[in-house]
Amino acid sequence: MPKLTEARRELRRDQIVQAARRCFVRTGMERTSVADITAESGLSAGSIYAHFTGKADIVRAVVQDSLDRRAELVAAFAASPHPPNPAQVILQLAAAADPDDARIALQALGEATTDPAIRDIVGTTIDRMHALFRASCEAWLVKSEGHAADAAAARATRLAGHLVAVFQSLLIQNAFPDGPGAVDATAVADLVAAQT
Amino acid sequence: MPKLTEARRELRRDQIVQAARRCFVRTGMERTSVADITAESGLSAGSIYAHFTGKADIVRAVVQDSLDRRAELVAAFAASPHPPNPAQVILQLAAAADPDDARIALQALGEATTDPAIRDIVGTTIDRMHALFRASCEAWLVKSEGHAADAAAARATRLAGHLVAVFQSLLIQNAFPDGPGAVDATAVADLVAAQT
DNA sequence: GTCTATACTACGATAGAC
DNA sequence: GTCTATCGTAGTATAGAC
Repeated sequence: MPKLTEARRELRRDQIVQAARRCFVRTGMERTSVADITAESGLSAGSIYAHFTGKADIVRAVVQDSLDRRAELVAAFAASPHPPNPAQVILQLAAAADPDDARIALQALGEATTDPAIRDIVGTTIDRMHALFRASCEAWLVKSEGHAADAAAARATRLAGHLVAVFQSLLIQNAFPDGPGAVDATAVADLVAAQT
Repeated sequence: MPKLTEARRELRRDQIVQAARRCFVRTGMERTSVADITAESGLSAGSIYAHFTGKADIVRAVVQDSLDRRAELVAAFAASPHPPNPAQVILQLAAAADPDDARIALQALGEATTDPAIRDIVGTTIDRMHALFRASCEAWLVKSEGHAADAAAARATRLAGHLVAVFQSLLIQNAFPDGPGAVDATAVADLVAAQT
C-alpha cells in the first residue's frame, strides 16, 4: 500500500509549492532564494531538495499549479448544463479575478520569454484555454441559440480567440489593482454580445 | 561647451542599453549578469559603472527605452494628418510587431509585479498609450466621421480602452511567434469596426 | 525524511593603475 | 573615462548526523 505514503508525499510537495507561490508574489520568481522558500514553508533546505530537484523544478511546479487553477475555472463554464454566453464568460472572468494568480501568470509570461520549459507550460495552457473557451461557446451556440452543429463550431473557434485575448488583457489589469484600468469588462462584453 | 561631451555621454549610455537589451532578449533580465553586458557591449565593468549606478539602473533604462519606442509608434498615428480608424490602428499594430520589443515588454510586466520602479514605468506608459489612442480616435471621429467634439471625446475614451486591451494581447502573441495565435487581428478589427 | 552546517560558485560592485 | 584585478556576499546544492 504505497498509496498513503504517496499521498503524503504529494501533500508535502503542495506545502512547498504554496509557500513558494507566496514568496514569488512578494519578491518575484528570480529574486526569491530557496532560503526564502524554506523559511516560508517552515521546512529546511534538505527537506525541500528531497522533493524537488532544484529551484527550477519548484518554479515549474508553481507555474503549472497556478495556470491549472485558472484553466479549471474556464473548464467549469464549459461543463455547465447551462453554458454562459460569451459576454457572461467575460464578466465572470473579471469577477473571479485573483491578483496573486494574475501576478504569477505575468511573471510566468516573462520567464517564458527565455526559458523553454516555462514557455512549454504557458503555450500548452493557452492552447487548453482556447479549446475550453471553444467548447463553452459551442455548447452555448447549440443549446441556447439553436445553431446547427457545424456552423456553431466555426463561430465558436472565432469567439474563443476573442475570449483568450480578453482574458490576457484582464490578466494584466488584475495584476495591478491600483493601475490604469484600461479594460472595461462590461463594454467588452457588450461589444462581443453585439456580434452575436 | 559641455554639449558635445554630453552627447557623447548619451551615446555611450545608449551603446550599453542596446547591448543590455540584446542580452535580456537572449537570457532574460534577471539572469543576465553585468559581466554578460560588458562582454556584449565590448566595454568593461569599470566603464559601465561610470555611466550607470548599478544593474537595476540599466534595467530601468532598457525598459524605458523599449516602451518609449512602442509609444512613439502610436504617437505617429495620432499626429497623422489623416488619422487611421481603430480597425486600421489594430492592423498597423499587428504589422509593426517586433518580437524583441515584445519580449522586453513582457519581461517588464513580470518585473513590474514586484519592482515598484518598473511598475511605475509600465504604469505611466500604459496611461500614455491610452491617451495617445484616445487622441488618435478622437481625431479620426472628428475629421473623418464628422462627429461633434464632445460626443467624439466620450466615444474615443471607450475605443481607446479596447485598443489598449488588443495591444496587450498582441504583445503576448508577438513575443511567441511559434506559439498559439489566439488573436486574429483582422477579426478583431472587424469587430471594432462593426461597433462604429 | 528531515535537520544543520558547509562547500562551491557566481554575481555585483569597487579600487587603483593608466 | 576606461581598463584589470579583486573583494565581499549571496545563492544553490550537498554532506552527514539523527
